[in-house]
Amino acid sequence: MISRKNQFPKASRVHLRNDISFLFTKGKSINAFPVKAVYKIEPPQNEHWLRIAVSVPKRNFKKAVDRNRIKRQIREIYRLNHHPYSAQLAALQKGVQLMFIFTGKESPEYAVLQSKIILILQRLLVADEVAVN
RNA sequence: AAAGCAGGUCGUUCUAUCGCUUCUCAUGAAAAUGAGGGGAGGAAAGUCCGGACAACACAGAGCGCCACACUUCCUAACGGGAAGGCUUUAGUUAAGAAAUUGACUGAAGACAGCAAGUGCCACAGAAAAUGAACCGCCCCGAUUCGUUCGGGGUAAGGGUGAAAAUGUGAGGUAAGAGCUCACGGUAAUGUCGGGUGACCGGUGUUACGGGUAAACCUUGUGGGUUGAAAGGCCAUGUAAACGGGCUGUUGGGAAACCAGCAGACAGGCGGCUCGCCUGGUACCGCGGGUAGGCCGAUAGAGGUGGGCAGUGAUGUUCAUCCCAGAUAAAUGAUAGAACUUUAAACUUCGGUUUAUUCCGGGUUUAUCGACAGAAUCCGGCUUACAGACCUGCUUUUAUU
RNA sequence: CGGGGUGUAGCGUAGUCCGGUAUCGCGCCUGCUUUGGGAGCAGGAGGUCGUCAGUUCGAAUCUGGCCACCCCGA
Repeated sequence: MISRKNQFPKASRVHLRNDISFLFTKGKSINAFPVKAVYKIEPPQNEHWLRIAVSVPKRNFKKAVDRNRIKRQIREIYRLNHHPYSAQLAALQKGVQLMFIFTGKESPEYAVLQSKIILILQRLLVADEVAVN
């Protein structure tokens, strides 16, 4: 099984331009400062139940080094913690596109960021089950 | 040894676990899995210059516009670099009555032309450039005669200003003045010698005309425009592009037809003019762009180490190496060591002192590790940067 | 990745081309007026002209380097 290992290949990322603009225009959002998430339900893409993207606005972080660092941290936290949630989505046979947007203005602590990402994933599942009804 | 200045090099390392990306090989129908190799910088940054590359006529003319500006050299090219020249300037010193000139050690220079034309130079001042008369000085005349007024001469002195009409000394004069002379300064020009050249040295003649060209401008040189979102290809499905077809005319032909040329005006075309190229409508055939994928796109004005040429930038030659290629965008996360910075405590360590006084070493604990992330690729420039090391010069201290 | 623009008093602006005095409105302060406030009238304060250099006698203005902000092109 792919999901038993902590892998994060390109197929489980949102990378098409149209998908991303569609997320911004039609997606629903979950807010957990300093991270905001935009998501959309989609048909499952062969065993990649959750597909994500990460964004850090240039307006708040002028230096590319800082932006890259935050994006790497978010991806790392997602890689290590997403399994229980994607397993539940697999049980429901539902696919989800998800985009994390960092809205804070200062570089975050790793532990704080981790708790917020997990919170968003938990809330996503609840909202997703509502959407099923 | 310490401090300062200039130049150069480096700019954390290792281990474990879990990941990302790319290449090669193996297995596999494929998805994928396994093994092995590679994976940010000196500035990758700012986007300030110059090229390569691509399309448009593989790019044309003139004007306009823009950039550059001592010389020679380097280079693919440059607004970059090297060597040199000149000017300005700081300090020391020598000559001279002085102006000024020379020598040594540094520093700076967007360094063609204001002696081609035009413009501008506030306030102050008489006057800011067609050569100037406020005070003062001198001469003449008048007079109310120890005064005042008028006419004229005068740029030596005063005062103003950022800047006042070539500086110093002497002669000369009613008083003065390059009016004359001597020595200087600057500029133009002739000539001799040196240098590839900028320029330098000698010598003759003439002139003395303030500053400003990062004011308009003049002279010389260079620049076609647009940028990888350039440009090319693929699959899906289709245009105003392309071909046939239109009109006029010329040639051949009896004709059908064949071949050539042209078409008002419009468009390509960008600031203008010329020039070049393309085009009637309908219809038929053939066939776009966008979103997606691939190429462009990673072996190069390449790196490393020597030899040779050159004062140097650099060139040349030999050996050797292959060293990122992502695309909502990889190069990371966690833990533990080491190294490094700073501080504190301890120390039966070494030297030193009146003194656990100071210096050095060792151990432990805490702490610091900068600036910053490739996006077509190179050469520069500019800016940011904790700290470490090397070389040269200067100063101070110690020793011999 | 490429291109363009702006920065002047607490706020919004003029002046920049063609160098010499920094302007206007709102706001602020003081006084008058009013029983008091508002409005009105009179007077006043407040400026590293984003920043660092250069050219010039003199720079908001000209030239160059940085900084910040905004906009455009798929």
